Amino acid sequence: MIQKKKHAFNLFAASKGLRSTRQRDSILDVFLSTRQHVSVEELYLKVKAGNPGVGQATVYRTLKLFVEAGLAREVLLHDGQTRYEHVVAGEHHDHLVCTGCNAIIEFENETIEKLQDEIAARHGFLIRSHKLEIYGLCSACKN
Amino acid sequence: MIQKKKHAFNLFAASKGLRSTRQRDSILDVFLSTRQHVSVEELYLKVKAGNPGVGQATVYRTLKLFVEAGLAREVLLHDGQTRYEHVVAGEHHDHLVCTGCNAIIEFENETIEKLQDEIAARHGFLIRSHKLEIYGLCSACKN
DNA sequence: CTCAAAAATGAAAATGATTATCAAAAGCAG
DNA sequence: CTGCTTTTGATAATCATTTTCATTTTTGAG
Repeated sequence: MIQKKKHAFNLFAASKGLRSTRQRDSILDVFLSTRQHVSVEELYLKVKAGNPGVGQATVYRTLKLFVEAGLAREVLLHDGQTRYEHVVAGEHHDHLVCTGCNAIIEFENETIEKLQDEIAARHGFLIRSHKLEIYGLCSACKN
Repeated sequence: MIQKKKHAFNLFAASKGLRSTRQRDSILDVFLSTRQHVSVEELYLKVKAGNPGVGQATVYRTLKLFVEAGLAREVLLHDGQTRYEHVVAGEHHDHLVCTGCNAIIEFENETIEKLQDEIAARHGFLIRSHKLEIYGLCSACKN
Protein backbone atom coordinates (compact mmCIF):
# COMPACT_ATOMS: atom_id res chain seq x y z
CA MET A 1 0.00 0.00 0.00
CA ILE A 2 2.75 2.40 0.87
CA GLN A 3 4.52 1.15 -2.19
CA LYS A 4 1.45 1.77 -4.27
CA LYS A 5 1.23 5.32 -3.07
CA LYS A 6 4.85 5.99 -3.73
CA HIS A 7 4.40 4.63 -7.18
CA ALA A 8 1.37 6.85 -7.65
CA PHE A 9 3.43 9.85 -6.69
CA ASN A 10 6.25 8.90 -9.01
CA LEU A 11 3.85 8.53 -11.89
CA PHE A 12 2.37 11.89 -11.10
CA ALA A 13 5.78 13.48 -10.76
CA ALA A 14 6.96 12.04 -14.03
CA SER A 15 3.84 13.23 -15.82
CA LYS A 16 4.40 16.74 -14.54
CA GLY A 17 8.10 16.93 -15.23
CA LEU A 18 8.79 17.02 -11.51
CA ARG A 19 12.05 15.70 -10.17
CA SER A 20 12.70 13.08 -7.62
CA THR A 21 14.51 14.44 -4.63
CA ARG A 22 15.69 13.24 -1.28
CA GLN A 23 13.41 15.65 0.57
CA ARG A 24 10.31 14.68 -1.37
CA ASP A 25 10.99 11.04 -0.66
CA SER A 26 11.43 11.61 3.01
CA ILE A 27 8.39 13.85 3.29
CA LEU A 28 6.37 11.18 1.53
CA ASP A 29 7.71 8.49 3.85
CA VAL A 30 6.86 10.48 6.91
CA PHE A 31 3.45 11.40 5.57
CA LEU A 32 2.65 7.79 4.83
CA SER A 33 3.77 6.68 8.26
CA THR A 34 1.57 9.21 9.86
CA ARG A 35 -1.82 9.02 11.42
CA GLN A 36 -4.68 11.04 10.05
CA HIS A 37 -4.84 14.84 10.04
CA VAL A 38 -1.25 15.90 10.36
CA SER A 39 -0.52 19.56 10.40
CA VAL A 40 2.35 20.90 8.34
CA GLU A 41 4.19 21.78 11.49
CA GLU A 42 3.95 18.24 12.86
CA LEU A 43 5.10 16.82 9.60
CA TYR A 44 7.94 19.30 9.39
CA LEU A 45 9.21 18.33 12.82
CA LYS A 46 9.10 14.64 12.03
CA VAL A 47 10.84 15.09 8.73
CA LYS A 48 13.52 17.21 10.31
CA ALA A 49 14.15 14.52 12.91
CA GLY A 50 15.28 12.12 10.20
CA ASN A 51 16.61 14.67 7.81
CA PRO A 52 17.71 17.84 9.56
CA GLY A 53 18.35 19.97 6.53
CA VAL A 54 14.79 20.07 5.24
CA GLY A 55 13.17 23.48 5.37
CA GLN A 56 9.54 24.03 6.14
CA ALA A 57 8.85 25.83 2.91
CA THR A 58 9.68 22.56 1.23
CA VAL A 59 7.21 20.72 3.40
CA TYR A 60 4.52 23.21 2.49
CA ARG A 61 5.37 22.97 -1.17
CA THR A 62 5.52 19.21 -1.15
CA LEU A 63 2.21 18.72 0.59
CA LYS A 64 0.54 20.72 -2.12
CA LEU A 65 2.08 18.39 -4.64
CA PHE A 66 0.66 15.41 -2.76
CA VAL A 67 -2.75 16.98 -2.96
CA GLU A 68 -2.34 17.53 -6.68
CA ALA A 69 -1.17 13.98 -7.05
CA GLY A 70 -4.27 12.76 -5.25
CA LEU A 71 -2.38 11.28 -2.28
CA ALA A 72 -3.49 13.79 0.31
CA ARG A 73 -6.46 15.93 1.06
CA GLU A 74 -6.61 19.22 2.92
CA VAL A 75 -8.71 19.31 6.03
CA LEU A 76 -9.50 22.65 7.61
CA LEU A 77 -10.59 22.29 11.17
CA HIS A 78 -11.00 25.16 13.56
CA ASP A 79 -7.51 25.64 14.85
CA GLY A 80 -6.16 27.86 12.14
CA GLN A 81 -3.84 25.23 10.75
CA THR A 82 -4.22 23.32 7.53
CA ARG A 83 -4.06 19.60 8.09
CA TYR A 84 -3.61 16.81 5.63
CA GLU A 85 -5.04 13.35 5.59
CA HIS A 86 -4.46 10.32 3.41
CA VAL A 87 -6.58 9.75 0.39
CA VAL A 88 -7.65 6.15 0.13
CA ALA A 89 -9.02 5.33 -3.30
CA GLY A 90 -12.76 4.97 -3.41
CA GLU A 91 -13.16 5.85 0.20
CA HIS A 92 -14.44 9.03 1.67
CA HIS A 93 -15.06 9.76 5.26
CA ASP A 94 -16.25 12.72 7.22
CA HIS A 95 -15.48 13.94 10.70
CA LEU A 96 -16.95 14.33 14.12
CA VAL A 97 -14.78 16.95 15.77
CA CYS A 98 -14.82 17.20 19.54
CA THR A 99 -14.43 20.80 20.60
CA GLY A 100 -13.63 19.62 24.10
CA CYS A 101 -10.56 17.48 23.54
CA ASN A 102 -9.97 18.00 19.81
CA ALA A 103 -10.49 14.32 19.13
CA ILE A 104 -11.56 13.48 15.62
CA ILE A 105 -13.84 10.56 14.91
CA GLU A 106 -14.20 9.50 11.32
CA PHE A 107 -17.30 8.09 9.79
CA GLU A 108 -18.64 7.12 6.42
CA ASN A 109 -22.20 7.28 5.29
CA GLU A 110 -23.20 6.10 1.89
CA THR A 111 -26.70 7.57 2.11
CA ILE A 112 -25.41 11.04 2.82
CA GLU A 113 -23.11 10.79 -0.17
CA LYS A 114 -26.00 9.77 -2.38
CA LEU A 115 -28.15 12.61 -1.14
CA GLN A 116 -25.35 15.01 -1.96
CA ASP A 117 -25.23 13.68 -5.47
CA GLU A 118 -28.94 14.23 -5.83
CA ILE A 119 -28.73 17.76 -4.51
CA ALA A 120 -25.88 18.56 -6.86
CA ALA A 121 -27.76 17.09 -9.80
CA ARG A 122 -30.78 19.18 -8.96
CA HIS A 123 -28.63 22.31 -9.23
CA GLY A 124 -26.72 21.20 -12.29
CA PHE A 125 -23.62 21.22 -10.10
CA LEU A 126 -20.57 19.06 -10.77
CA ILE A 127 -19.10 17.75 -7.51
CA ARG A 128 -15.36 17.73 -7.14
CA SER A 129 -15.13 17.12 -3.44
CA HIS A 130 -16.98 17.76 -0.27
CA LYS A 131 -16.47 18.17 3.40
CA LEU A 132 -18.79 17.37 6.23
CA GLU A 133 -17.77 18.21 9.74
CA ILE A 134 -19.88 17.82 12.80
CA TYR A 135 -18.75 19.79 15.82
CA GLY A 136 -19.69 19.03 19.37
CA LEU A 137 -18.61 17.01 22.37
CA CYS A 138 -17.50 13.43 22.31
CA SER A 139 -18.81 10.90 24.79
CA ALA A 140 -15.91 11.55 27.14
CA CYS A 141 -16.25 15.33 27.11
CA LYS A 142 -19.98 15.80 27.17
CA ASN A 143 -20.32 15.13 30.90
CA MET B 1 -37.08 40.55 11.60
CA ILE B 2 -34.26 43.01 11.79
CA GLN B 3 -35.93 44.38 14.87
CA LYS B 4 -36.15 40.92 16.33
CA LYS B 5 -32.45 40.35 15.80
CA LYS B 6 -31.50 43.66 17.28
CA HIS B 7 -33.58 42.83 20.24
CA ALA B 8 -31.90 39.47 20.51
CA PHE B 9 -28.54 41.17 20.54
CA ASN B 10 -29.61 43.65 23.16
CA LEU B 11 -30.86 40.89 25.41
CA PHE B 12 -27.60 39.06 24.96
CA ALA B 13 -25.56 42.18 25.59
CA ALA B 14 -27.52 42.99 28.71
CA SER B 15 -27.13 39.48 30.05
CA LYS B 16 -23.38 39.71 29.56
CA GLY B 17 -22.95 43.15 30.97
CA LEU B 18 -21.96 44.46 27.56
CA ARG B 19 -22.52 48.07 26.71
CA SER B 20 -24.48 49.55 23.91
CA THR B 21 -22.30 51.59 21.64
CA ARG B 22 -22.61 53.50 18.41
CA GLN B 23 -20.16 51.20 16.64
CA ARG B 24 -21.89 48.02 17.70
CA ASP B 25 -25.18 49.39 16.50
CA SER B 26 -23.83 50.35 13.15
CA ILE B 27 -21.96 47.08 12.68
CA LEU B 28 -25.16 45.23 13.49
CA ASP B 29 -27.14 47.37 11.05
CA VAL B 30 -24.68 46.75 8.28
CA PHE B 31 -24.48 43.06 9.05
CA LEU B 32 -28.24 42.72 8.97
CA SER B 33 -28.50 44.59 5.70
CA THR B 34 -25.96 42.32 4.15
CA ARG B 35 -26.25 39.33 1.92
CA GLN B 36 -24.92 35.99 3.02
CA HIS B 37 -21.25 35.22 3.66
CA VAL B 38 -19.71 38.59 4.28
CA SER B 39 -16.05 38.73 5.05
CA VAL B 40 -14.84 40.93 7.86
CA GLU B 41 -13.10 43.13 5.34
CA GLU B 42 -16.28 43.69 3.34
CA LEU B 43 -18.19 44.49 6.46
CA TYR B 44 -15.48 46.81 7.67
CA LEU B 45 -15.56 48.78 4.45
CA LYS B 46 -19.32 49.14 4.52
CA VAL B 47 -19.35 50.19 8.13
CA LYS B 48 -16.63 52.72 7.54
CA ALA B 49 -18.62 54.21 4.67
CA GLY B 50 -21.38 55.23 7.05
CA ASN B 51 -19.25 55.73 10.09
CA PRO B 52 -15.67 56.58 9.18
CA GLY B 53 -14.13 56.35 12.60
CA VAL B 54 -14.75 52.65 13.16
CA GLY B 55 -11.61 50.55 13.33
CA GLN B 56 -11.36 47.06 11.93
CA ALA B 57 -10.37 45.55 15.24
CA THR B 58 -13.79 46.59 16.46
CA VAL B 59 -15.43 44.85 13.54
CA TYR B 60 -13.53 41.65 14.32
CA ARG B 61 -14.43 41.89 17.98
CA THR B 62 -18.05 42.66 17.34
CA LEU B 63 -18.57 39.82 14.91
CA LYS B 64 -17.39 37.41 17.55
CA LEU B 65 -19.97 38.84 19.87
CA PHE B 66 -22.64 38.27 17.24
CA VAL B 67 -21.58 34.66 17.02
CA GLU B 68 -21.77 34.32 20.79
CA ALA B 69 -25.16 35.96 20.73
CA GLY B 70 -26.35 33.47 18.16
CA LEU B 71 -26.93 36.03 15.42
CA ALA B 72 -24.10 35.02 13.14
CA ARG B 73 -22.24 31.92 12.20
CA GLU B 74 -18.68 31.56 10.95
CA VAL B 75 -18.21 30.07 7.53
CA LEU B 76 -14.75 29.03 6.43
CA LEU B 77 -14.53 28.65 2.72
CA HIS B 78 -11.34 28.21 0.83
CA ASP B 79 -10.12 31.75 0.44
CA GLY B 80 -8.35 32.19 3.73
CA GLN B 81 -10.92 34.62 5.07
CA THR B 82 -13.47 34.01 7.74
CA ARG B 83 -16.94 34.88 6.58
CA TYR B 84 -20.10 35.34 8.55
CA GLU B 85 -23.65 34.49 7.67
CA HIS B 86 -26.97 35.16 9.34
CA VAL B 87 -28.38 32.65 11.72
CA VAL B 88 -32.05 32.15 11.12
CA ALA B 89 -33.72 30.36 13.98
CA GLY B 90 -34.56 26.75 13.28
CA GLU B 91 -33.02 26.87 9.87
CA HIS B 92 -29.78 25.37 8.77
CA HIS B 93 -28.44 25.27 5.30
CA ASP B 94 -25.32 23.96 3.68
CA HIS B 95 -23.35 25.12 0.70
CA LEU B 96 -22.48 24.21 -2.83
CA VAL B 97 -19.32 26.19 -3.52
CA CYS B 98 -18.35 26.77 -7.13
CA THR B 99 -14.59 26.76 -7.45
CA GLY B 100 -14.94 28.34 -10.88
CA CYS B 101 -16.77 31.57 -10.10
CA ASN B 102 -16.92 31.40 -6.27
CA ALA B 103 -20.70 31.38 -6.36
CA ILE B 104 -22.34 29.85 -3.34
CA ILE B 105 -25.59 27.98 -3.62
CA GLU B 106 -27.38 27.17 -0.40
CA PHE B 107 -29.45 24.12 0.21
CA GLU B 108 -31.23 22.39 3.02
CA ASN B 109 -31.74 18.72 3.44
CA GLU B 110 -33.69 17.34 6.29
CA THR B 111 -32.67 13.77 5.64
CA ILE B 112 -28.98 14.56 5.81
CA GLU B 113 -29.54 16.33 9.12
CA LYS B 114 -31.33 13.30 10.49
CA LEU B 115 -28.59 10.98 9.36
CA GLN B 116 -26.08 13.16 11.13
CA ASP B 117 -28.06 12.88 14.32
CA GLU B 118 -28.05 9.13 14.01
CA ILE B 119 -24.34 8.99 13.39
CA ALA B 120 -23.66 11.22 16.35
CA ALA B 121 -25.91 9.13 18.56
CA ARG B 122 -24.10 6.01 17.50
CA HIS B 123 -20.83 7.55 18.73
CA GLY B 124 -22.26 9.06 21.87
CA PHE B 125 -21.46 12.45 20.41
CA LEU B 126 -23.32 15.64 21.27
CA ILE B 127 -23.75 17.84 18.21
CA ARG B 128 -23.24 21.54 18.60
CA SER B 129 -23.05 22.51 14.97
CA HIS B 130 -22.04 21.16 11.65
CA LYS B 131 -20.85 22.22 8.29
CA LEU B 132 -21.33 20.58 4.94
CA GLU B 133 -19.69 22.05 1.93
CA ILE B 134 -19.72 20.59 -1.53
CA TYR B 135 -17.06 21.88 -3.86
CA GLY B 136 -17.21 21.71 -7.61
CA LEU B 137 -18.44 23.59 -10.64
CA CYS B 138 -21.80 25.24 -10.98
CA SER B 139 -23.93 24.78 -14.07
CA ALA B 140 -22.47 27.91 -15.66
CA CYS B 141 -18.85 26.97 -15.04
CA LYS B 142 -18.83 23.30 -15.76
CA ASN B 143 -18.77 23.72 -19.53
C1' DC C 1 30.90 10.47 -17.59
C1' DT C 2 30.43 15.61 -18.19
C1' DC C 3 27.96 19.56 -18.42
C1' DA C 4 24.61 23.00 -18.94
C1' DA C 5 19.69 23.91 -18.46
C1' DA C 6 15.81 23.40 -15.57
C1' DA C 7 13.93 22.49 -11.28
C1' DA C 8 14.18 22.26 -6.32
C1' DT C 9 15.80 23.81 -2.00
C1' DG C 10 16.68 26.52 2.41
C1' DA C 11 16.84 30.72 4.74
C1' DA C 12 14.92 34.67 5.31
C1' DA C 13 11.82 38.25 4.12
C1' DA C 14 7.12 39.24 2.85
C1' DT C 15 2.29 38.72 3.22
C1' DG C 16 -2.34 38.59 4.91
C1' DA C 17 -5.59 37.62 8.24
C1' DT C 18 -6.42 37.94 12.87
C1' DT C 19 -5.35 39.19 17.79
C1' DA C 20 -3.25 41.65 21.60
C1' DT C 21 -1.81 45.98 23.72
C1' DC C 22 -2.70 50.21 25.68
C1' DA C 23 -3.84 54.96 26.26
C1' DA C 24 -7.80 57.66 25.43
C1' DA C 25 -12.88 57.96 25.00
C1' DA C 26 -17.49 56.60 26.08
C1' DG C 27 -21.26 54.29 28.79
C1' DC C 28 -23.52 53.73 32.97
C1' DA C 29 -24.78 53.13 38.03
C1' DG C 30 -25.18 55.91 41.90
C1' DC D 1 -21.99 65.03 37.52
C1' DT D 2 -18.52 61.43 39.28
C1' DG D 3 -15.94 57.63 39.18
C1' DC D 4 -15.35 53.11 37.63
C1' DT D 5 -15.48 49.88 33.94
C1' DT D 6 -15.96 48.75 29.26
C1' DT D 7 -15.02 49.83 24.62
C1' DT D 8 -12.50 51.76 21.10
C1' DG D 9 -8.88 52.97 17.51
C1' DA D 10 -4.29 52.79 16.21
C1' DT D 11 -0.69 50.20 16.07
C1' DA D 12 2.23 46.50 17.08
C1' DA D 13 2.45 41.63 17.46
C1' DT D 14 1.38 36.87 15.93
C1' DC D 15 0.90 32.97 13.28
C1' DA D 16 0.41 30.29 9.32
C1' DT D 17 1.64 30.36 4.81
C1' DT D 18 3.99 32.14 0.54
C1' DT D 19 7.57 34.43 -2.01
C1' DT D 20 12.05 35.53 -3.16
C1' DC D 21 16.39 34.48 -4.56
C1' DA D 22 20.94 32.75 -4.43
C1' DT D 23 22.67 28.20 -4.23
C1' DT D 24 22.43 23.30 -4.84
C1' DT D 25 20.49 19.10 -7.25
C1' DT D 26 18.65 16.57 -10.75
C1' DT D 27 18.40 15.11 -15.26
C1' DG D 28 19.16 14.22 -19.95
C1' DA D 29 21.85 15.19 -24.06
C1' DG D 30 26.07 14.55 -25.97
